[in-house]
Amino acid sequence: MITISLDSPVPLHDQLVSELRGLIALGKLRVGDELPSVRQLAADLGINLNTVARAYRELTDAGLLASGRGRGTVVISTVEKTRGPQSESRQRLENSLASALADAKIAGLSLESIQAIFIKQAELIWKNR
Amino acid sequence: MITISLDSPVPLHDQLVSELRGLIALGKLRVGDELPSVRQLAADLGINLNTVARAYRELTDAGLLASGRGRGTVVISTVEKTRGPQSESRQRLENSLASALADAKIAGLSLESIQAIFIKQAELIWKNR
DNA sequence: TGCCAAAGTCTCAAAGAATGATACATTAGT
DNA sequence: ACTAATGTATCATTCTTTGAGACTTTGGCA
Repeated sequence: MITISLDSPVPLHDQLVSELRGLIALGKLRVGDELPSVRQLAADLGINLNTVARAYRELTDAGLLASGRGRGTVVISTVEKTRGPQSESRQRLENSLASALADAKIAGLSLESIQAIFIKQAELIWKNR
Repeated sequence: MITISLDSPVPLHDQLVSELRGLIALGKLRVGDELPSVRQLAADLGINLNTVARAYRELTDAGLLASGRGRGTVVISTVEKTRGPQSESRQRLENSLASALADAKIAGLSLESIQAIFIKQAELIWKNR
């Protein structure tokens, strides 16, 4: 269900955070769902337990998960605790979209194919439930 | 013209590469344009010359720039030397879009506002020339 | 022609981040 | 009560990034 790449330049815990946010956004993880234990997921992925723990903690700080010793980790929200004015979220989205689009254009993709990919991904995320 | 953030988690040279790709995609940097020297740009941004040199080298490897001792650095292409089958570019775009959209949804943005931002950014990049 | 200033490149050191190994603390169940 | 399973904390190690400085090449100009 979760895949990470050991030779990516992006840190493992960041990859994990992205994957988990993706699963939440897609509705594959719902409020109340239990996540695998840090040891279990670390073993599955072949990485260290601390790396998983760090990802869980970051999402806990964001208000999406709740963790407790002996109790495990659970999804408690699908909407992030706001970390500033909403314009910041907009700004970050503009930046990541601008960066992704610049990469795509330089890679030689046409505007049409890029729009198609955008629509596909947006539907995947907003369709469910 | 170029701005970077010292307290961002993303490395300075990566920020620089993104900024420069953005300028190329936007048409603000055209084939034949000279870039500032590594010392000049480093001084402007208040960072080390090696960091700028690394960004230039990465874009040189990608086929967008050409550098030479004593000669400076020039834009030689606006389309990247392909680093694999085109499906890889598609795949990377899908991933970054999926990640950006997941973040946006979790941040509480509506689908409509996200579409608006996408269209705005896409027009900025594809409008010119 | 020779020199020099300016350009990119290279080498090495320092600082910081990511990852791992291991021990600790808490909970729930038996 | 005990135990197994959970998240947490601490410390060491490795890797990446960033910086400081020397080296090399180029082009212009006296």
